[in-house]
Amino acid sequence: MDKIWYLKQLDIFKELGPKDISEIGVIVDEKNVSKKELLLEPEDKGKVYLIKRGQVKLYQLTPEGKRVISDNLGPGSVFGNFGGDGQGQNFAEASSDTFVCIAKRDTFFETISKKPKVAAKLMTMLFDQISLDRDYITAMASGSVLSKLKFKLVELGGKYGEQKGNRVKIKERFTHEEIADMIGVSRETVTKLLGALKRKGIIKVEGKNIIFDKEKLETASV
DNA sequence: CCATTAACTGACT
DNA sequence: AGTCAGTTAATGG
Repeated sequence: MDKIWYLKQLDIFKELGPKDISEIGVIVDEKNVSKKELLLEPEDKGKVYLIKRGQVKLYQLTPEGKRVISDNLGPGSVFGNFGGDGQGQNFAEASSDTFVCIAKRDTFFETISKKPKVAAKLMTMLFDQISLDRDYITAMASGSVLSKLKFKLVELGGKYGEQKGNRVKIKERFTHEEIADMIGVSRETVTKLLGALKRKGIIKVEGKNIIFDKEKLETASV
């Protein structure tokens, strides 16, 4: 990733003993943030955030000032703004009440670099993330709004879903507005398209969960 | 055309 | 009171 650097589901820490963890845990700060509170701004450099509890949205601002959500991280995730010089507009906001630990980036890296295995693991994770991002860019750049939405639903299904064969159920709750911000379209368009997909029987909404057949969705039109 | 903006509405919390 | 989903009229590229 360009300016922002983060990891998901830190099984990376599984390779570390308690001693190392406490070393990394040279935590400079711990913080409770309530929903909607801003955790990280572009100017906020040199820190590593570790999510203990809650959810954090990462987002950027387009030149027009529109917000684009790039990720939604849960407990165990690490993120931070490791910028070069001034460019890039990366923010992090609590999606729910959240508890984070904050450590110094340098300390974190120093500890990591003494552990080749962990460093290798870290690289693997970063490369995986990069290739995911490439798929993502392709889908976002080339597709219609419908294909972006389908792509995002499948992605959300993979990340927050429960799968039985082709049947996918997104467990987490997302508002139309959030989905819209993830794929860079208006909320009304998401409402309309989801409505159309629902009417066609391609997706189903059960309470707060979206359910769909992966095959059917991927080949669906409206 | 297709999507966006803006505005309004009813439902829900 | 604030959030969310669903609609519509007007606008724009």
